[in-house]
Amino acid sequence: MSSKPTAPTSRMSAGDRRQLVLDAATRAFAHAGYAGTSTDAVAREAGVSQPYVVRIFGTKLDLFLEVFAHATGRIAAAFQRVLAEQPFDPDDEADWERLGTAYTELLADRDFLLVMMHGFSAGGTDEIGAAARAGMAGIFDVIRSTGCSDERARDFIAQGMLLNVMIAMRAPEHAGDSGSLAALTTCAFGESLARIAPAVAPD
Amino acid sequence: MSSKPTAPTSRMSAGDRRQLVLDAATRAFAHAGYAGTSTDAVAREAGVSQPYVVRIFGTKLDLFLEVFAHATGRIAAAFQRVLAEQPFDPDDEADWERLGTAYTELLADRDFLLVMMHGFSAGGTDEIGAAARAGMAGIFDVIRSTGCSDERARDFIAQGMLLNVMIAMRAPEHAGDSGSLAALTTCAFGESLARIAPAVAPD
DNA sequence: ACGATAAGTAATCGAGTGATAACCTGTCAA
DNA sequence: TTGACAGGTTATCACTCGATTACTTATCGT
Repeated sequence: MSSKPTAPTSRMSAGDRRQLVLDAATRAFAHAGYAGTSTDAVAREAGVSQPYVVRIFGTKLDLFLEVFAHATGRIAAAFQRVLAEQPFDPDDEADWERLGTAYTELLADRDFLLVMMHGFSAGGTDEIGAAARAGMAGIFDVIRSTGCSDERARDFIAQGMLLNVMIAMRAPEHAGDSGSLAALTTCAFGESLARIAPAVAPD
Repeated sequence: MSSKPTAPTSRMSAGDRRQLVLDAATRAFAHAGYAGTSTDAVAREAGVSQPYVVRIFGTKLDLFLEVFAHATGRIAAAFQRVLAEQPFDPDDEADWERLGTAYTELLADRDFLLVMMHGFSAGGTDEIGAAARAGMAGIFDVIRSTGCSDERARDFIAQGMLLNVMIAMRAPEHAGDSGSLAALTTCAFGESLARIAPAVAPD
């Protein structure tokens, strides 16, 4: 949880402030999930008062849904960007490697992945569950738009889910604690592990 | 959340009552996670008073840790049982199929999977994170004990994580809502989808 | 200059929350 | 039969939560 970047807290346009609170909420929810994060924690992270957070977004649930949709949207957009950059051949392993790298690059912003993960887990709450299914379906569709088989897309997403889980349980930071955890970590993250090291070190 | 099976709530030995509360806690935590579940909700599910739940387990956190450890233990044990039943050849796809089926059979007890999932997501809480890493490492070790490569074990676990996520977001119940979600669901669960249908229908 | 609108806060509320303390009561050994 | 311990509950506390209300003040068009 980084410290709030707003030192003087001057007046701000509604749109700017909204975005600032949204970013703060992403950090806060990433840390402790929907149920585990208070609107006051979001407010403190954003450097505003708690009632103001509620007023901007109406409800804690509405705020989370917006944060979650933004997170999954970013994942899908990152994939789409890679696919647009150059032609993608679903039978070329190197192309899949590129796509996987796009995902691990998002690991630098662990918060988006963590928010996504928390949204998935909180699927027991109806509205969050609906958002989660929509987000997952959207990502699946982006992958499938390469023309690959459903199974191939499924496998790719499954690897992503494992990465999410590993990140959520802070495996990279604690890989040294257990030999088998270290093996799984290096094996899951591959060469990307070094890249996320800076995001991993202090916490 | 099934209704409590204890109608008359007669006296019971400490051990029996403890187990009963533990089972109730599994159902409760499966539904809303660690932060989202109150000790009172557990108590109501178990048919006892809230202070008694606290007294048996000391702390809500201690209770969750025990529930979580039990859940991951069951997963690992289920795999181990399959491996012990008959010799396992890591190069034989049919054997992996058997192992995968062992996992989807656990889907009938969605609660264990959901608890595991929630524990992973709650890794931000230090003690839960440590338990989550230990649980994951344990499962990884069981898979690796087949003599397969780390990559093969990783892929197998990744598929499991996808199933967890799909279950958590109630994808099987809502597969009809979206074509791509249906595709991903049938593709992820395969023929096991029919088997979990009974556990899926009413909720 | 000024007044209206928009940005933001302080105060507060009612409903949970996890935990503690004090108390009650079946059951069983002697 | 009785008394003591184990299995349980009721009452309550200090606190946190999301949300509402009413208030303040910066900013900007005229």
